[in-house]
Order: sequence, then structure tokens, then C-alpha cells
Amino acid sequence: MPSVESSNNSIAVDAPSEHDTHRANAPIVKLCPHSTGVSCGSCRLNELCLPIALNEGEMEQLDNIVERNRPLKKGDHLYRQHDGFKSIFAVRSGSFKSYVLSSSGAGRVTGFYLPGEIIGMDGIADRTHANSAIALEHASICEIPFNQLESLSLKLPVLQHNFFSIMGAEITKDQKVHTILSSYSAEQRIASFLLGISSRYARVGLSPTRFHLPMTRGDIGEYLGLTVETVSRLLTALQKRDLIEVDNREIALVDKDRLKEIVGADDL
Amino acid sequence: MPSVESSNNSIAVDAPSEHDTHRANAPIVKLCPHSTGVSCGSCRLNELCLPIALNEGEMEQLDNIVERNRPLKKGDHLYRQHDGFKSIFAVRSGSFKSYVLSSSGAGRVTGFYLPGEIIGMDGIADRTHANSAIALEHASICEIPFNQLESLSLKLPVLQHNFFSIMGAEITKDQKVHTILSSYSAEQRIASFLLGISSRYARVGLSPTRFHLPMTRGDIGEYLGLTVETVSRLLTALQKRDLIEVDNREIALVDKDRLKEIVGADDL
DNA sequence: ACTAATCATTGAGCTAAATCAAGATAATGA
DNA sequence: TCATTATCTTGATTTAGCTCAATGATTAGT
Repeated sequence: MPSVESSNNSIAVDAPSEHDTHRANAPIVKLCPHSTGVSCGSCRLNELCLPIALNEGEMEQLDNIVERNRPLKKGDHLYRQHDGFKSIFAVRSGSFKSYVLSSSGAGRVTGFYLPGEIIGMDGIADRTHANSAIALEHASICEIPFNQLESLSLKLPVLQHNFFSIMGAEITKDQKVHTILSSYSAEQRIASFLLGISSRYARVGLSPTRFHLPMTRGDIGEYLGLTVETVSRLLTALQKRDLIEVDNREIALVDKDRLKEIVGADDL
Repeated sequence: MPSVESSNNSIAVDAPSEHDTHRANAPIVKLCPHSTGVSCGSCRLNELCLPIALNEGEMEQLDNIVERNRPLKKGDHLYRQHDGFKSIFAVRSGSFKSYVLSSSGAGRVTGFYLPGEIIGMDGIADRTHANSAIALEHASICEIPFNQLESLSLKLPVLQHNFFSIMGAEITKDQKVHTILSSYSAEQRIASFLLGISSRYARVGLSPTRFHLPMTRGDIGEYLGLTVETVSRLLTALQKRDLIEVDNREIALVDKDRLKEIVGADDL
């Protein structure tokens, strides 16, 4: 397999952990060096995550409520639809998809979550998760018990502000997806999707032009409201036009400008 | 004739209104809440809005930051895309749509907002509104300056909790829309839309079976990713099957159960 | 009240993407 | 390792919803 540089999977791998707060049910897997750290203060994602702009003392208080080291294997569920809501989660490494099971059997993917992103906010409103969330690859997360986050947010204005912003960003993102689904052609959806993944990887310091897709074509199709076949055909077509290179799940964005033209400028 | 608005129209007259458009950053004539007879405490929507479960003293503090009496005429903008974000708004009467202008000219409706609902959260994340919001009919709103809401939320745990819940509900709702747009047929979308409007009216004490649609067929189409023609055809078709009655924008849901069957059970 | 403009309906045909079908490739596990 | 399953690709065909077009109904402005 041609290695598309150090993509997603390699970043952020788990914590070295002197004082491991391993929980009883926490899986095995030994943690690699350098990492996202055992504390928010030493996590390389902290400028993209809940702790933005917290001072040292504040970050320590946040650290105290964060539960780390709950690595998940591919296919493990982080939570399931209808589960009681207790926590939100920050993706530390790996990736997740959220999905709902339609009554007609087929699952529908509602989101993908990459390192530095927050998953689980679908349970805040009615204290029950509206989606299931499943690891697309080996992954680790920080669990943030919501009640404690609320309490701490009362004491730390910056934390409250950050969390409002994170939720606001989720709302804005969902509305953008709404626009994509309600008005873009299949080709525009795919181009937009690739550019979106690209900038989300860029955000955590990974290459915006060469990356690994952790999800299947089927997942992408469900997310974008297309069939697997259409996704596959369009990736092939974009490659033939030299806009991208595709090697199974390794993607290279060869001509980002023309991809942006396809989606029509004002996309993410 | 059942109509969306009604209710709080008793409250005060207009701001000076030399200009038709009340922009978010336009000067506001703030009247003392008690002189208008309207305060959160006396608002019939207060159990559905920000003040849920606030005690008297807390509600008074909220009242002090809420700016009321900004009636808008049909077609007035509440804010425009790219406007600086200052406030969120609670719809008191009337209704709004939010939309974005695509580079390709056509506007895309991203949401409808009915009495008791909060509009403007699309600006929280990056302090700039991602959408425009326009009144679909004569409407009045409560403006809640966001910075003050944040400050007050630090002091009133229940208020903070409520606002987290409201944002969470928006996220959950957007994800449901995602599912609708990515996997429902045109007929399912229309049925689901009608049921959604129905329960939103029911929430504020209006009839869930007979109501007025404040938006055009075109708006509905943009929102649902369908053309005007398809929306029109499907409403006619549902009427022919005796599931609904349509008289221009007056809708009666005749057979809610079969509408639910169409969308496949687990819808709103 | 009258005119213009917007909104809604209906029909006929077209097309983008779905469906159906068949293989090829890659991942997983005994 | 090989066998099994999951994923991906490509082709042929169908179809749901779009586009184009024309007309009627409402609403808004003077």
C-alpha cells in the first residue's frame, strides 16, 4: 500500500501515561509515545478543543473532569441511539461516524468525526442520544461528563464561551450540510465532501492534499444522499479529469481550485 | 382562520421606522418591559423558551437583558448573512425563514422559525451570521444580546442549562433534517415537513391539524431540496388521497396516521 | 379598484442518479 | 496460508423528480 504520508491514523496516537487512569472496562492497547498527552495542557489538540484560551489553573480544573484513555477498536460503539446521555467526547485519535437506524432497516450516516472534534452533542437536548456513534478505526477519545462540564462552565467563563462556540459551530456546519444536500449535484457533493475532509485534516496539522479516508464509499454515500455506485463513479470521474488521485481510500487532491469551482466558490 | 401569529400583538407600536428594514445593528427603542405589559414572566411562551424553570428573581434578571418590541413587517430582515453577530432572537409572533445566497444566485432556505423558537444561533461560532433571516409575515421578536446572555448564564445555572439544551435541540433537529434530505423520497419529505410544522404549532398551543403555512411552495421546495412543481404536485396528490386538505396555504391534516406511515414511523 | 407581480398548478418530456447485475479487489479471520 | 466476507468498480437499464412551458390564482402597490 502506497503510504500517503503520515495521515490521520498516525497522528495523535494514544498517551504514554505515567499515571494511567485506565478504567475497569477500558481496553488493552498500549499507548504510543508523544501523543496527545495525558492532560489537556500537554495535548497537541488543545488549541482546537474545549480548552482554548484557558489558563493553566483553569485547564487543570478541566483536566480533573476529563476521563481519558478509553481506546476503541474499529467497530466499537461509543454510544448507541437511545442510550442515556452522560458525556460528550473529544476525538483524540482515529475517527468515528454517527448514524441512525431507519425503520426501513438501512442505516443513515449523519456525521463523521475526526481528531480534535467533539462528538455526542446529539444527546444534550433530551438526554438521550439521537444517533449511534461507532469507531471507523482504532481510536481514542476524551470523555467529558456533561453535568460536570456544565458545573465547571459556571465557574470558568472561557470554558462556557468555548462550549457555546463549539455547539454554534456544529449548528453552522449542519446548516451548510443542509444546503449541500438540498441543492448540490452529486458531483458537487463529492467535491465539497473532499474539500471538507481536507480542511478538517489541515486543522489538525495534517496534509490537506493527501489523506486517508477512514470511511467506506457506502458511508460517504449515505452521508451525502447518494448511492455507493454514484460515489465510486464520481471519484473515478474526478480522477480521470486529473482533479484528484484515488488509490482505494488514499486520496490526493491534485487540483483544489477546480474542485472549488465545481462546488461553486462559497464552500468550506 | 387559524393563524400563526395572533397572541402578543397587543404590545406596543412601532419603533420610529423611517426605514423598513430593521437590521440587527439598528438602534433599538427599548421600552420598559412592564410598561408594555410584556415580560418573560407574563409571556405565554415562557415555558417553551429560554426562561423555563427560572424562578421569579431569575426571570427578572433575564427580563433586564431582553430587548422587546421590535416588530418586523413581512420581508424585513432580522439580520443578513455576514452581518456581525450580536444577539439571538426569540420569535414572539409571526415567522421567519433563514436562507443563504448561493454563488449561483438562487437562495437556499435553511430553516423556518415559528413562535417560541430561537433564531440566530448560526452566528455564535464565528460571530458572523451564516444566514440571512427574513420575516415571512408581520412578526415580533425578543432580542437577547448574546454577551449578556453569556454573562447571565454564569450566574444562573438554570439559564445556562436551558441554553445548552436549546442549542442541543437545534443540533438534533438539524441532524434529523440531514436524514430526511439524504434518504427520503419527495413524498416522504413533504409528509415529514407537514407533520413537523404540525407539532411545532401544537407546541405553542395552536391546532396541529389545521394551520396556515407562512411560507411559499418555493420556500418549502428549497428547504426540502425539491422544486416548486414537485411540492405543488405532491400536496395535490396527498389531497387526492384524502390525507390532507389544501386551500392555498391553509392546510388540514386529515389522516395523520397515514402521513406518519408514509414517512416511516420514527419521524418528528 | 386595477394593474403588476408573485405564487401556484398542471402537463409533457428529459435527465441525473437510482437500481439491477456482475466481477474485481481488499480486508478479515481461522 | 487460504477461505470468506466486505468493499469497490463498471455496465446496462429504469425512474423519480427536474426542466420547460403555459395558465390560473393571489397578493401587493398605486
